[in-house]
Amino acid sequence: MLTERQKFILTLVIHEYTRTAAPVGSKNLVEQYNLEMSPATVRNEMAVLTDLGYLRQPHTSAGRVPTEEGYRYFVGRLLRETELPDATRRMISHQFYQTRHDIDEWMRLAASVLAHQARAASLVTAPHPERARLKHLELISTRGRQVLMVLVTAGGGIHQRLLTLPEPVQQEQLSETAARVTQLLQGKTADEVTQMRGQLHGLDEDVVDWVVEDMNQADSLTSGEVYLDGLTNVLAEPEFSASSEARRALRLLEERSLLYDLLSRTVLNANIGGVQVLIGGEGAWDELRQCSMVLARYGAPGVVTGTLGVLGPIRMSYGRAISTVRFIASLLSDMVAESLGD
Amino acid sequence: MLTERQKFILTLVIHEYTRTAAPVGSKNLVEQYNLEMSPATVRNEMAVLTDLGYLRQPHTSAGRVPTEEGYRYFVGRLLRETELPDATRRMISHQFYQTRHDIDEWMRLAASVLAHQARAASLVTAPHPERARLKHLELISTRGRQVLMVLVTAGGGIHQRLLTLPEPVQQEQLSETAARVTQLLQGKTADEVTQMRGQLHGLDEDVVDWVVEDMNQADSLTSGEVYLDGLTNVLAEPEFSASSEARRALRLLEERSLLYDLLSRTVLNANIGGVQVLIGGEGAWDELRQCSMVLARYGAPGVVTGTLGVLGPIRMSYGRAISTVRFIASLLSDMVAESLGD
DNA sequence: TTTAGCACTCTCAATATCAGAGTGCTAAAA
DNA sequence: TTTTAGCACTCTGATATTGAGAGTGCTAAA
Repeated sequence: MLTERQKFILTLVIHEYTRTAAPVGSKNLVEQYNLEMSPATVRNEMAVLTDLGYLRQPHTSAGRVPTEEGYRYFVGRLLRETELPDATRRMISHQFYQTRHDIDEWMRLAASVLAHQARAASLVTAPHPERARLKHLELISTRGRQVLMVLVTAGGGIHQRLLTLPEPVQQEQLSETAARVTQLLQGKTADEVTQMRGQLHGLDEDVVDWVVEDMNQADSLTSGEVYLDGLTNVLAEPEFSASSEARRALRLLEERSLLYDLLSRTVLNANIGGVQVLIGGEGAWDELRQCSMVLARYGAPGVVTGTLGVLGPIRMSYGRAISTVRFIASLLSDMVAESLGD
Repeated sequence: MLTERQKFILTLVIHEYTRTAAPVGSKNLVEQYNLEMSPATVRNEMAVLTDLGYLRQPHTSAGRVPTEEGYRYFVGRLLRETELPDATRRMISHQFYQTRHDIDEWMRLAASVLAHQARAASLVTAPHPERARLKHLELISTRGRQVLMVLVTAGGGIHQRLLTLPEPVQQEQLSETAARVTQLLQGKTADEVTQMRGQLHGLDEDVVDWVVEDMNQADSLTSGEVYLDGLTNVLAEPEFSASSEARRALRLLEERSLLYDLLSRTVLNANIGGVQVLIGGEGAWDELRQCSMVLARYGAPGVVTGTLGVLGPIRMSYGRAISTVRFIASLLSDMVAESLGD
């Protein structure tokens, strides 16, 4: 158990290190923050914190740097959660409500705001149904045997696909089929639809097959866009000027399969509203050894959910990141809820 | 006018420099390529090329580095266009034809293949109608007064938007309205639609207004996604290890407004099938001073077109980049043509 | 016209030096 | 018992020095 003063000093060291990215020494700390104690006292406390594994010295006779353990303690126990300033929140909300009601646009905006506010790279995944349920189906003749199938799922997801029919079909007949199938399958999941095949035949049957295929695809986690922004923010950080570390981290964001793996293993079991903090890859992701992520889910629990978060250097400002992520997540949840109808 | 030998040496210098990223000296060149002449001869020729502005010396008594002018000469006159190996082309085609017929998926795949083949960052913009023409309109009730409007334009573009009506309307009535409006406006551009307002009233009128708004948005160049890939490829290049240069270049790709400006000023007046090469920003784009881009348009001329290309260091392999860009552009053109019906 | 020879230049890596910042310990002060 | 002043010691990072290596341009011979 740390004394109050030790907690205080740990906080200060972390704060100072986030600011300067350089090991922080006792004398410096006392001067910077006008502490009421001598550097020697600070040194003693620092020695204790070092023994406990919360700080470490890059070399004998250098200042102290927070360890990952130190950050975890800080984030878990010392960081008092703050909210974004009222003005900022209003400004951000305003931007969202000004946007056309277009999911795509929301995602982009969310990524952009996250990146700016947290001054880090940001990622946002589109809201994703727990199990896609059909809301509406449309078949649109393009030319000859080509047909564009547009599938709307509950929650507002849209999936399109170009089909080639065995023989040309009039638009009118296509519309009828679409209407019939919509009627029949509305509100059903892919699995439920699969069970009620056999009662169908001809064009309808083929269409239903395609619908199932599309909905299964929609169900798979790896579908859908990931919106990134602010990648250059993380490149600007001094610890990434060596660039090879930066590459590894950015590759994680670029390589969708890696990213999905990460998201599915961490954030999927989190609650809506809860913010998860991943410090230094938590030993599991080598690419993130130099990075931290702050992640949250948003959406309507059990219906559609998405993930969003930021990625920055370990010495990122967790306070700012967490409050931003939390706010944007709740904002997006509201937007989604509203678009579902309320 | 250069002698054949000078052209040959320029080519070799460029080749060697792309390979090693270090200034290339006469002796080294002779050894590497088993030239039938002495280093002194090569030195003399290099001196001529330097006088002509095609090579330069970073410092007295260092090897030679190609200037931008040198690259331009090379790309314009010396580079004999090659095609990707047959096997590679078949493999890539195969990947495309295996994909669901989903524009989104194609774009992603194109970006990915470009990045891999050219070993550079890639960008692909979705095909964009010269002037969007309405193909189909759908109105889908979500709940209460919320209505999802789905608008399909000729060329397969899909735009969605969430509307709030003044009062609840039944799905049935919405479908009727949608069908009516589709009937009326099919094949029309936003401008043409605007001219025929006044003949309408009630819900129809509102819907038409929204359609016009959406189609105008679709017309504006800045709409639509830009697909990026392989950003980490360019970070891996030694000239960007200093990272601040890399940041500037990547910012161009991230900041959509900058990117659109670039694309609109360069590639929009290019022909389909033509590949444009931008070397060192051509003096106009400061962010690209250290970079080159190889760009092309694809699509059906006069109907829908998109842009794609790669971004790499100035010393990228232009041969590989150009042949890849050309191939993918023609492939995407085929895909688009096919999806338009043929 | 080409090439061998040579003096000269410039970079880059390795090495040495040194001020500055920080530490831990001890002993005195509170 | 806790805090602090003092001090010897350590390590880094900036700066300067040096020397090998690579490359050049020029001249004169082939």
